[in-house]
Amino acid sequence: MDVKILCLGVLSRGEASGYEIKKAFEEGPFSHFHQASFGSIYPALNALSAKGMVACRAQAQEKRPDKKIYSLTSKGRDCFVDALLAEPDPDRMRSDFLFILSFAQFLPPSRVAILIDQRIEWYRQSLERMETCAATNGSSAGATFVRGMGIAVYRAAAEYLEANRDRLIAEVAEPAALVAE
Amino acid sequence: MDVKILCLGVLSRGEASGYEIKKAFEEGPFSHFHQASFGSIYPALNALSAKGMVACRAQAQEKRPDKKIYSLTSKGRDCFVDALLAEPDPDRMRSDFLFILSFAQFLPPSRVAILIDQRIEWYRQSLERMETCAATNGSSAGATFVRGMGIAVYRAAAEYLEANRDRLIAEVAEPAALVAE
DNA sequence: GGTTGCATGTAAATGGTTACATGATTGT
DNA sequence: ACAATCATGTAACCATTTACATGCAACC
Repeated sequence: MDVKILCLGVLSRGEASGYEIKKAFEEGPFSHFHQASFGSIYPALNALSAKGMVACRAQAQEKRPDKKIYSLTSKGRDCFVDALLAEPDPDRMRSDFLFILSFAQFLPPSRVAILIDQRIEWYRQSLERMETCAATNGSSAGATFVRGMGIAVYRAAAEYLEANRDRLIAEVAEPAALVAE
Repeated sequence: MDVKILCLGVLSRGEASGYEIKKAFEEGPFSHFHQASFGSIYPALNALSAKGMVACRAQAQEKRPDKKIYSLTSKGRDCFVDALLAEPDPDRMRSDFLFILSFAQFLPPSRVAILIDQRIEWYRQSLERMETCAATNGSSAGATFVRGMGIAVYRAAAEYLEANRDRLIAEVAEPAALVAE
């Protein structure tokens, strides 16, 4: 599942410029499970355009480059649905946070505290934004389902960190106590 | 945080061959949040060896290539701890599963059911392995903490999918019903 | 006066995967 | 007979990120 398909997905929700597609991966609903930069989006849109998957209309703007607004063609929609029917690649996550915490015994306890507190704060902020969006926005059934799953998972993660934070810090601070008793 | 640091992390838990390091990323505790292939591990070990971060000892084997067993040097350990103290890169997840499900309305309901059921099964199997490991294994405080977080998150995900599966399938099957009422 | 946001695009560098090469052993 | 496990390593290929190039407007 490459950037071209991701772009088709964003465009299936309505026409957009390359800049706006980028924002969908940066702040929007996809930001939590896919990402794409300008360097991959602009070439992808050109390729899709060449293949007739998207139509492009230039909107003139004062003192800014013309905004190129892309929209799905019917061919593009067919191709997108085909891609959705393919077997999904397995999820892949890379988390320096979890890797580092696996070795908490090599870190000063204060550092462990900071890492966990920052992460809890990040989850809290993400949850707030997602819950606001859930209350406000009339999204598709699929998008609502996925957002709900994200909320459930982030909430579990934040609660786990809050519940176990102090215990880990104590264990890292006093490794001898556990061995002795 | 590149493959070299990941290798140092595996080696901090005890000496290992390239092949065994690969297994740690395939099946072991890191498999859920980092991955690395032979094509990246073997060159990384050679580079680490050249820099004096790891020591290599060849173990002769009958009718197999010599096993090269690597172990951390004190320089390697220092370098690893330094890397752990650096600011972690933000987590990045890529999930075709969630992307596809965001567009559930484009899929036949039976396909949505299969995707969700497969995923529930995957979580159940992962949870079983992780819980067995938690009961059996005497790990470090950090590793135990991270494993516990994984269990909490996967359990929340599986429960969400079970609780909301039928509703999503119904909504995808009867989109008109929601608009009408 | 410096940063952020808008707006597009290219080229180089990165970092990694996939496939290949080799080969014996064990299980189905 | 065929696949999988053990065991190392290289090279070609890939997708994507990063940095660069350009430039105005608004905000602090």
